[in-house]
Amino acid sequence: MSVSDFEQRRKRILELIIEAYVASAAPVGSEYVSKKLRSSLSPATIRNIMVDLEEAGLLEQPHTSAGRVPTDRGYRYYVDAVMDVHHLPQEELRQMAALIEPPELDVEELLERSGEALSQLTQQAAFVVAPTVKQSTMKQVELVPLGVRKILCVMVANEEIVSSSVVEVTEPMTRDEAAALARFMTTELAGLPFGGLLESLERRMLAQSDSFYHLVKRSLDILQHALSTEPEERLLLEGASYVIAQPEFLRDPRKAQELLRGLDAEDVLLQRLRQDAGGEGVRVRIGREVQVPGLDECSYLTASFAIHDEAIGGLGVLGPRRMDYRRMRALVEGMSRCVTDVLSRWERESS
Amino acid sequence: MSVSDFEQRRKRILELIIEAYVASAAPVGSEYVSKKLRSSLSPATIRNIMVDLEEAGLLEQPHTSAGRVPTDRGYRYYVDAVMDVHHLPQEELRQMAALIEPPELDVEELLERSGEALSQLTQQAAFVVAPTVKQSTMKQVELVPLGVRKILCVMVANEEIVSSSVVEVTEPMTRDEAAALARFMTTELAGLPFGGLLESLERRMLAQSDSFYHLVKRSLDILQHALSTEPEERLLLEGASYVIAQPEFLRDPRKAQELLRGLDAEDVLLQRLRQDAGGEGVRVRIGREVQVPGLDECSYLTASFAIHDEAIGGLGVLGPRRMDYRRMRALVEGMSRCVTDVLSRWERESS
DNA sequence: ATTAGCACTCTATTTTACTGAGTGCTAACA
DNA sequence: TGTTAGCACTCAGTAAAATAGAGTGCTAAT
Repeated sequence: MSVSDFEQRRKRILELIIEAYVASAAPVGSEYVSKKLRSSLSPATIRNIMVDLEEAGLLEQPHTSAGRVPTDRGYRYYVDAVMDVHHLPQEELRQMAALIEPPELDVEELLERSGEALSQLTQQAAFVVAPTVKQSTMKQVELVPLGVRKILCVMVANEEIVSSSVVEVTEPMTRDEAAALARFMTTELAGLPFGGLLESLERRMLAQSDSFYHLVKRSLDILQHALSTEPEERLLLEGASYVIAQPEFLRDPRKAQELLRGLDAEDVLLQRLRQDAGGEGVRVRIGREVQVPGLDECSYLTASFAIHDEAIGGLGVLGPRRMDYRRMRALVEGMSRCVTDVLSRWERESS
Repeated sequence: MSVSDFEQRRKRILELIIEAYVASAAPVGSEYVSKKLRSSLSPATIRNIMVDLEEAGLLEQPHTSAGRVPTDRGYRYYVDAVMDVHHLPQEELRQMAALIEPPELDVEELLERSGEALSQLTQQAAFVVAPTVKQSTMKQVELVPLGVRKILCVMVANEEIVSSSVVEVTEPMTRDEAAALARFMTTELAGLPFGGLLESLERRMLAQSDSFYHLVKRSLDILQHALSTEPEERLLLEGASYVIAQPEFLRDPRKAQELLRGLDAEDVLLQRLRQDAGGEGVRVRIGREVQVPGLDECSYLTASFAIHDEAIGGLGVLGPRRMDYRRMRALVEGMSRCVTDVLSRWERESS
């Protein structure tokens, strides 16, 4: 028997064990696997292979006389090298898009709906890392005087992402002054990424004491406040109850509590998710790879959604390590496609 | 012994039982109560009174040979007629205000921080029913053309509450047209409650086919879309893990799951909370009174916060029925005061 | 009206025994 | 050399039985 055949067989058996364990939440024994293979191999042989897989760190035994359970590394190997990639058929994608598209052009609601739908479809917790202007590029500024010394600063990143915040200024400003200043800011700053806005203005202020000094100073004042109010990113989280309902958590209330703690600390979770939510395709984090306190018994999958081929946010699914990665992958990928499609359709229709 | 003395004694004993149960989460026996009363009454006497209280529906026994546990009605009676009302001292209120006041004038963040602080202080779940323009009165409209047929519609309710949404219009609009229309809308609609805005415009359109017909029609178009995008209210929820950590839920994972389900269905919860979050003072809902599926083993307290003496939102605490209502009442009241104070201080400072 | 005394009830805990799934190992086999 | 039957062994999970003890309700005395 060739080495490749040998490897094939190990993969097949790992696959069977993982799929059975995902379905049943109970350790998987050699007899079950043997039967599934239509008796092409006896339980004893399976056991030998299982020992191999265990030594390779892909499986483990909860106790001496139990079946096997996948380890983090086992799942990882399964995800990377064993499971076949499944894509949702066009038809389902269309249904999904219809499900999540809100009656009005409203990114916020589109994302909320995506989260809800994803959570429903996967029966897991779903999350959306929603974009804010800060990741994006400045396009336009508007200033609206509200009270005596309050102005509303509206910053437009693109047609879909708008930020508005109330800023208090030291000296009152007339409507016309505000309009002029806004025009100045727009011409000066349009095209620049939000990240470098303040630095750019500061540099300008130092460099030349020109006739615009006053305008630059005022712009800087306002932007500083407006940007400090703006969050980096927002996290929408939906369907934690699905995860709690999984047997691993029902059996052990402490784990349930830990899970909730982890999800409650949104900042930490968000911090971690943004690292993965940017790139191409679907990323998978398994168990300890998650690296978030309280969530080390969980896994998540992320994918990004984009406008103009540029990723502006991410979405995904979070659940127990024991999840159907194949299906989850397909659904997360599908949903990210859907959101991207709807966004770009909006873009197209309105131009 | 007078009837009043009799009643006093019953109250005292109910109080002791509830307070002991709140602290220990275990049924309370007659001996414990007797000891707490410095042996002014023997356990046997206490038992007689306990039978009374049980017949009155204020206590119940988990089983024949256990101590007593308060019923919903028992807690209700305690809250309404037994416990003394406690107010936070000025000093603590000041500390609280310092804790929640964000570095920038930003209602959103003020409310988020209030929720977090309240959750921390009470070690329960905390919620904030955040205001949106829809509850309020129109003050000003601005229209900013974005794309070809997209305009940003900014509606100001007061200096703190601003709504902005992207609206798609059928015919393109120049900057000047937009400015004119916004001016028209502001003069026409300022002072009207958002609720009646559309009706008011519709009436006007029917009544007179004046020279403004076109402007009215355009206003209506835009407002319809802008308002439909705007949510009625938003719910911030913080610290669910504190509640899950309570022994009643740790002991029984099913109850934990039910709880999570209830909290996950934000719409239902929000719907219920807004009913209570408007009025004066602190409201308490206990157990089945909560009337939200999945949360019938919980209680919540709400209070409102206001600008210009008008309630614009609510906040409160949600936890197991077995909670320290006295302390919770004081903290919820204090937090609502704090938020109201900070808001009105902002108002004052900027005028 | 209050209380001491006591039998009684019922949960929770511990103990013990038992079952059975699944393993690892050995020896035989192809 | 890979595969397999056979078998002793391990160990979680369950059930049954015994025990402890907290707390009650009732009665009769004060």
